[in-house]
Amino acid sequence: MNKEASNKVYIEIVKKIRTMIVEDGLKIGDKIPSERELSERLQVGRSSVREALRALELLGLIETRRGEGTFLRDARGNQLVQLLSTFILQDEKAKEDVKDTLQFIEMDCLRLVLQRNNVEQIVSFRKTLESINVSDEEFFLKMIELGDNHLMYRIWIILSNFYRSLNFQEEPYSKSKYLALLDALLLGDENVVLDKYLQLRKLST
Amino acid sequence: MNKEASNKVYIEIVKKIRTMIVEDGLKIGDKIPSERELSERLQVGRSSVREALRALELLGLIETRRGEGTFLRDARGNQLVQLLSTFILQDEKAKEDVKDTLQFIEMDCLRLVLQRNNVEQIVSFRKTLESINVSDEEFFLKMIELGDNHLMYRIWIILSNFYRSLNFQEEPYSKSKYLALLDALLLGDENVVLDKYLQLRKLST
DNA sequence: TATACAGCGTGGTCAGACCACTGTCGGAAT
DNA sequence: ATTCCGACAGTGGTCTGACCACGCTGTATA
Repeated sequence: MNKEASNKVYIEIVKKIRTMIVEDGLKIGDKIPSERELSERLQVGRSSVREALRALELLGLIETRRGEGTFLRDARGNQLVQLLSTFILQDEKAKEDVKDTLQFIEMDCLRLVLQRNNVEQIVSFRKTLESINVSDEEFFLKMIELGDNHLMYRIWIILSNFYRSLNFQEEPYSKSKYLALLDALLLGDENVVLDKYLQLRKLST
Repeated sequence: MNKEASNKVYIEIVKKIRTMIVEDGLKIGDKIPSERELSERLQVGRSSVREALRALELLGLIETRRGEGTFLRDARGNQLVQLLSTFILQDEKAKEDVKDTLQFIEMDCLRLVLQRNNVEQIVSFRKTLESINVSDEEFFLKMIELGDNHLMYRIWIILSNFYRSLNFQEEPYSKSKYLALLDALLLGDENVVLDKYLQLRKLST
């Protein structure tokens, strides 16, 4: 009982791998030790190491390449999304939930942008948008960056990948509505911002 | 190239397990076949089966009990939460993000409740709340139920577990503010609802 | 009848083997 | 000297068999 962490070797391995990553200052894209080396360094069987790695892989935190090695990954949409989408989304209601939730999250992001009130960057981004085209994904990634909330970022990434994997109809691209949304953000009125968002998403006139 | 799913046996196993669950109509708490039986039925090595199961376990979708078996799990806060919290939440800013995001989600849930406008259930719940005490968690679980969005439910579960694991100060329990929030919901004015929520969370006077 | 024990099935772990794939390094051909 | 190609070492992917620890259950015993 003294050792709370007695059970689940592979969980311990996951923690040690994390410690290793932090201590060695490994960054995204870096290679982590091979399975055999980890097995030796941690004094556990290779199969246990693999169980830990497979779990991390499914979470999207690492990426394994046969013949090359295992690498830290820029955790975004991944196996987890695919998996959850098949496990969770088994009916049409669930799909609607994804759509609704994604839109709630996007509106929350816009509220965050309003809170931060980083006028300069919004103006800068507006100029960029005038000169070149950006995809819907790029637009909201920018919004989330302006909102400066990493957790919200991760949630949005997952949900938007969910959404795309569900094959809803893809709305046509309309730059003017994005510009209008940015203008509303500069105005600073939440209701106007949300109204512009809903227009963008074709949810109101 | 015809077989897209060629690589990653353990991913295939995960999918097959899911199929098995659906076809056999297994429910939460039910036992799934043993590792050895799965190994035989799917014609793969037991270690591959284990890799798939460990991944599912880390996701919180199953629960393994030594000497008993493997069971479908009521997927709520779990290893995934613990793990992500150590992987992601490495600075104070991240903790603030959790707090902010959780509150955004909760407000979104309240907006959903407003949309559904299920007056009867709100009134019913209000009477319950008058007679007995409910925890903050129970209160918002009810709100999410009224919002009727399972995905939002899952997100909230994860975030609230995150939040609790971060050891923020626990605000005192104040039943009157919960009642006021319910009354606002019955009124149907979003601004009033959100105002009451912020009072509940001590974010405004 | 009530208790204790042995056996069986389960997950947990390890070691070793083999395969497929990748990058490299040196030798051979040009 | 340069280019090309094949052997080789390292890596992940998978399978097998073995043993342990634990929980349950049925039976034999007190």
